[in-house]
This record gives sequence, structure tokens and C-alpha cells, in this order.
Amino acid sequence: MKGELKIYNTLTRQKEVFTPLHKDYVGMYVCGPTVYGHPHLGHARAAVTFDIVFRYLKHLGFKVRFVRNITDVGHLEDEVAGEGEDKIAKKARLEKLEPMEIVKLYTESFHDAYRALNNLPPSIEPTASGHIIEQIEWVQQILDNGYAYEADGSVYFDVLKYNESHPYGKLSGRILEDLLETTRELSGQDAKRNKVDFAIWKSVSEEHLMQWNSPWGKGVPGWHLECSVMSTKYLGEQFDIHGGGMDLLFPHHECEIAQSVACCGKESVRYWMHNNMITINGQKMGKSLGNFITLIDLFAGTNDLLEQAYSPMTIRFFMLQAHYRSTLDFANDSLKAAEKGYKRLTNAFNLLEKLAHSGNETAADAVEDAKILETCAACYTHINDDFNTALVLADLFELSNKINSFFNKQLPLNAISAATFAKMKTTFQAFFTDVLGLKDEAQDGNSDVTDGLMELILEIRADARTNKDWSTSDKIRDQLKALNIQIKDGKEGTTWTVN
RNA sequence: GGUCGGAUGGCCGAGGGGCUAGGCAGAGGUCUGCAAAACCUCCUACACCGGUUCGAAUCCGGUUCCGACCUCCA
Repeated sequence: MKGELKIYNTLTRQKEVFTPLHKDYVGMYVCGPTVYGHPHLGHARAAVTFDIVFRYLKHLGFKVRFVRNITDVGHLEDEVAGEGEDKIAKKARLEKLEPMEIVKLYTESFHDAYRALNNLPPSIEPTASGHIIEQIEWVQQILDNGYAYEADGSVYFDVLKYNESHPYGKLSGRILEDLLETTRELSGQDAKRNKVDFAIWKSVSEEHLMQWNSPWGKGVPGWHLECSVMSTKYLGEQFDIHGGGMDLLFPHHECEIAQSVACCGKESVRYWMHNNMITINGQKMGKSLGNFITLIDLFAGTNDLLEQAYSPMTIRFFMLQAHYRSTLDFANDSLKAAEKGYKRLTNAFNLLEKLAHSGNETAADAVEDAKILETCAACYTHINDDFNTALVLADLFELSNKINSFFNKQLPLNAISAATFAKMKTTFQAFFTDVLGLKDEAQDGNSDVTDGLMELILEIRADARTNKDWSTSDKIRDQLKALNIQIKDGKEGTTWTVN
């Protein structure tokens, strides 16, 4: 029933049937953020994309270890000779804070945003600074294996040497000769033998706030190294899925492959997955372009580009409406449309809970019954097709129509069999809640007291309506509306929702 | 310049040789004390020019435009 999952593998440029290395277990690593600023919409996209992967694999019954790192060191701002400055250290100097203070502040900001978006926390969240020793060991091993050289206290990966026996560029589709011709010439070139070489250990000057002792002198690990080191440490020399943003494809992931091969003698990743970018006015939203909107601003509506605040679930829904490998353009109108769509779906989700099937074993309407079963199956077909959440949402909307019709008695519940009803209920709920990670955020602040009060108020209003006391009933409705509570009179009594 | 990707109805977005998602907006209708919600119906599009094919938005070639990566980036 659940079928087989196909994943688009960047390495082979095609969808492949997913089979884990070890039966029933899945190892998955995703490149996390560098914590030197608040998370923005782009970070949310990556987080939601791989949260879906994590959730669905779990839904399929796999035992998943999901590792997502926090980069808190070693991320050189630029490679101008001798002046490479660590991002964290730079920000610390600017704000006159300790590096660890910066790391703490933004790590928590990321956690807050991830939680608000209803992303499940990863199984392990390792930091680069916590794995300096392991990284030094890797540098040494790569040196010992002859794929790196030391120069001026730094250690560089020898790409040309590596390429003699292994194709460098296979993941991003690059040819080394082209790279040698086109790679930008950096001013005051450093000790690298070739411009395509990259640092796996970088010496830094005395003044640097963050540095560690190593066999090659004081310095910091090269950025690409941490992911290779931490992924294999927690998932083994070979593991199933490695994810990240498309912008990390080259050079970051390419370097990771080279490092793994150079150190361990084999590639560690089986399925490479990359999510596409969020764009704004057709251009990539990014830190360096400065055209990003932080999630804090989005949730609060505090940014000139925003016409209103957008809730975490609205943003999640917005992203799920597009396929993760397509670019997704930010626009107020799109967010507003997503907000309405999300509310409609959530409403159906809540109504489904209230439906009670009479128990008839045969469907009164065989066509309707078959249609619903078909849609339930389609949810799996679609998520299995490289996580096509857009189509899954379309399926859920289809089911929503039925749920609403049942609830409003526009379609009798006995039209479908008890078994079909049960299937519809479990499928809808499983996809809405467990797989897509959606929830009714309007319920977040509600308590039993609120529910009790609303019950009482609606009872009073029902009495007024029975007595045709329209002024009282309308007064209740209007006043509640002012409190953002929407009253909906139906055949089976009145329901309410918080807007 | 090199490599790769994209152009879909009023808007957002799936899909990807014949069955022509979905959401939002709009029009009409049903229901309703009124309203809201809901349901039903309608609005049927794939940048341009050639080609392949019984048939192309979908495949191939070309053109135009846009973007990504090649430097840190989710």
C-alpha cells in the first residue's frame, strides 16, 4: 500500500528507488546553518524540506538517525591571503561579544524558528567546535594518504593529485580543466599550489579569537571538513542520505566527497539531495545579497517587504505547495493565498475528528467510495515520487471536499463503507500531522476553559436563535468576530474557529 | 566566459507525448433568519520559431528572456 519511495539523486541526476544500506535503518545527514545571524526564509526551506524526508522515512517505519550540524567555527569569510577571517569571530568583534555568545544567541534563534515551523529536532546536532580533534585526525590521515600538503602552517587538499585517480567534480558536473581556466584569480594568492585546492586546516594569526593547536600550528579547520568528519562519525563511513541547499553543491559537497575518498578510501554518501532556493523578485534570497527576510520578521510582520505577518504554519504550507527542487518565489500575494489554503485544510482536519460513521460495511455509493480510496492511495504515490508534497496537498484538498460534504450532510456518510471511512481518516490525519508536519496553530493557545466558555456562549446563542431573538444572536456573533472568532452555523449546530 | 536549470491560465504553483493537479482571486447557483462557512458549476494555460509523431505544453533543434553555481551562502 505504501509503495516504494523514489528519491532524486543529484549524483546520478535521476530518481532512484530508495533502499537503505542497512535494512530498517536510515542514516541521514543535512548541512545545517552557520550561526552568525538570524534564520531567514531560505533556512526555513531547507529545514522543512528535510523535515519532510525525516518524517516520511519514519512514517514508513524506518529507524532514522538524522544528523544536522551547527557550524560555529572555521568558516572563513574570504581567502585573501593571511586575512581570512572567521565569520563567527568577525561578528563577535563587531558586536563586542564573545564568539560563544554569538553562537549561543543564534543557535537558539534557529532552534526557536525550527520549532515554530514544527520541524522535528534532529537526532544529533553536532557542532564543528566540538569536533576539532576528529578534524585534526582527518587532516593527518589525508596528509598520510598523500592527498594534501602543508604550506605555511595550513594544510591544503591537493585536488590535482586527487583527480588523477578520482573524478573531482562528479557531483556538480564540473570538469577540472574548466575549473582551472575559469576559477576566479584571487588577489595576493596564498600558499596553495593550485587555485582549485582548498584548505582543510587554515593557520590564523595570533589576534584571532578562535584557534586551536594542531601539528601544523595554531589554526582552524577548513569549512568543508566538518561535515565529512561529523557525518561519518555518527553515521558510519557509508550512509544513506546527505542533504543540503543547492548552493552547497559546489564546492562544499564536492569537497566532502573528495575528503571522504582521500581519507577513508570510499565515498560515504549514497543519495545526495538538494533543495532549491527561495527567490525574491526572481533573485535568490541570500545573506550576501542582503535581500533576505528573517523568520522573526515574517512571523511578526516587521519588515518593509511584508504587508502583514505570516504564521509559521502559513510559511510551512507555502513551501509544501511547491516541489523542493524548484525555486520558490516570495510574494505577499502567494503567502496570503497559502494562509487561506492552510486554514481551509486545517478546518477539514478538525471536522474529520467530529465525524462518526454509522458502521455500514457496504458503501451506499460505490463510485464515491472508490474515489476516496483512490485519493488515499494517491497520497502515497505522490509522496513516494521524490516527495511531491504539492500533489499530496492537492490530494488532501480533494479529501477535504468530501469531509466538508459529509459534515454538512451534503453527502451522507453511509455513501462510503466503514472501512473506507477509517482509511480516509487515518490517511488524512497521518499525512496532515505526521508526514507534512502541519498542525492547527489556532488551537495552540486554547484551553479547556476556552472550550467550555465557547460551548456556553454558543448554547446561549442557540437559545436566542430558537426564539428568533436575532439581535442577541447577531450581537454574540459580531462581538466574537471582533475577538477573531468566526462562528459558522451548520445543520448539526454551530462550530467556531479562531482566525 | 564555462556548467546547469527555468519560462505554465488574473496570481502562486504541480505535471510532463493523448486521461488536460491543487490553492488563491473572479462569476453563477444551492444551503441559511441574515451572515460566514461549505458544496456544485464556470473561467482550460503551457515564451517564440521550426521539426518528429496519427497526436506535443510535454520529445528534438534553434531563438529570446530569466535565474543558479563557478567566492561565503539553506
